[in-house]
Amino acid sequence: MANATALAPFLRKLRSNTVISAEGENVLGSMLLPARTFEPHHDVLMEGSRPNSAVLVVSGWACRYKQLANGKRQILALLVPGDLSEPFGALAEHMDHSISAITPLTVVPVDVAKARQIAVENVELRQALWWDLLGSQSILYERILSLGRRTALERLGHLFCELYIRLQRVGLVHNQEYEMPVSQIDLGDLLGLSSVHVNRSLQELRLTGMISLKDRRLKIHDLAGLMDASMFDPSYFHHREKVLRTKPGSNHG
Amino acid sequence: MANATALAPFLRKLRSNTVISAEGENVLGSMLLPARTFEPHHDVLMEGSRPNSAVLVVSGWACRYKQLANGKRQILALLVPGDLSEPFGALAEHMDHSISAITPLTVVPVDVAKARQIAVENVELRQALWWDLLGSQSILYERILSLGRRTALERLGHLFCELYIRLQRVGLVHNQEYEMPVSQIDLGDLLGLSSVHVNRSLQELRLTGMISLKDRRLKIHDLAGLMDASMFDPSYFHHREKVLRTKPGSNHG
DNA sequence: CGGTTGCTTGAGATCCATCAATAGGAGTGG
DNA sequence: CCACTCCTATTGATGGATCTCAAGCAACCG
Repeated sequence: MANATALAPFLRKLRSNTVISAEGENVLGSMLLPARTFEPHHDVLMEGSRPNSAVLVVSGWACRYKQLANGKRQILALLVPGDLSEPFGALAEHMDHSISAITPLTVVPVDVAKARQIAVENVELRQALWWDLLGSQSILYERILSLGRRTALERLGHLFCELYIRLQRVGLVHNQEYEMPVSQIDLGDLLGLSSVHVNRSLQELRLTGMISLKDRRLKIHDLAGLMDASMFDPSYFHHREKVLRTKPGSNHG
Repeated sequence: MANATALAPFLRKLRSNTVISAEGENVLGSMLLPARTFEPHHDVLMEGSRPNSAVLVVSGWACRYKQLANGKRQILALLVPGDLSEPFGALAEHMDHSISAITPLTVVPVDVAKARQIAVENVELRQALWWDLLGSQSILYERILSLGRRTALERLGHLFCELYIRLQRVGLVHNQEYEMPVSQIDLGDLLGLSSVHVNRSLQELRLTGMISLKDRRLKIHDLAGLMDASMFDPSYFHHREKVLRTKPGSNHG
């Protein structure tokens, strides 16, 4: 896979907030290694292993997860196209969590030495990478807030709003609709629920008319209403300009 | 307050894993601004505000928190002496959460321009700061795991183990005992529980004999047992050497 | 076609929240 | 020193959100 296509979603995300020059684009391209692919449920990186490269998601979805001794699993974060696992090449000696593929997945490993060098030498890129890192940290904070204080229904609604924004800025939302290839089991592991309860909550959410979800495709009919119901405040993405395009006059309350 | 004392716990934490030269110590000192103090329940930084400096906790405890529209509050992270809110001076334009004092608190604001400069120019400190940042991220991951998949009892036990390690490396654990000045209400907001249930779970935990908690002072009688019961694995702190000193022969299982 | 995976539904159990009331300590002002 | 308030810890009773167990069904696949 050519560097240009591998970099496309990542660049698109960065450019949703910052200007990246053509030179910066080339510099970023120079840290990319040959692409790799993974099947669903296969690990990209395993907890305890010594990683030697970060990964940039090119296509497909992945997740970070941890597992308890009693077998319970918790997904820590979703990785969608354009997400870079370690923006500054800052790797611990041992992974403290695993990364695995949710869908068929293409990633580009990133030369961490190069990534570190870039962060030191290039002001433009350093700032863009910090914005990216701050964004993923904010998402972690919101996940904590959801797990601790939101109901099942609110957690689902909030997640769908979050993904709406994240996917829109890499061009994966069309007509208020996007691919949502996460199984109900994985949704449970992400939101701290059982898959049974995810199932029932999804039905309830569909009944409100705010969303449709069928064949792993999600359509949001009333974004403003969904944001309201799940107490979603998009400001945590730290976008300078409005990425969000809310239909005026949508009914909610 | 002199820079030397202000820096002491932070340096002690960094040195629990890395060598920091005398010169590095001076460089770190150069980013410190005059100390400020806060009373319990008062905000150090408020969500939505434009921060102009990071803060380093010198004495007392603080927390990051978010609040939902319906009034529910979630503590995202505890900040104890030696914790630096933004190790690289990477501040968003607006705070996406608040920071407030739990106890009487002394913090030293950090000149973010200096912090950024240090991170670019000084290899030794850059690496130490990355280790620190990775550590706080790991703690976030564990918090997510607790909130999503651990029971109330396990969450409490895990928290006490985590604090044991964090406080030990800044010298605040003596004789298996440390100050735990977090009210049961705040423990609830931290662990995603009601304060009533925190109260009952604490009683249950005391009944096991593994801990005592009285007058905001926690004593751990059986660290190995507590780690076991709460599925605590200290490797997520990424320490090169064992910070942990477990009494051999303690009974658990 | 048998096996696997994911979705759906029902019934019952459990963990935890909520509501409500009491009590103690710390601070404040008279 | 007392009255008052505020905050926190504690306890009881009740209800609810969510889990677990169990079963059936559809889709996919070698």
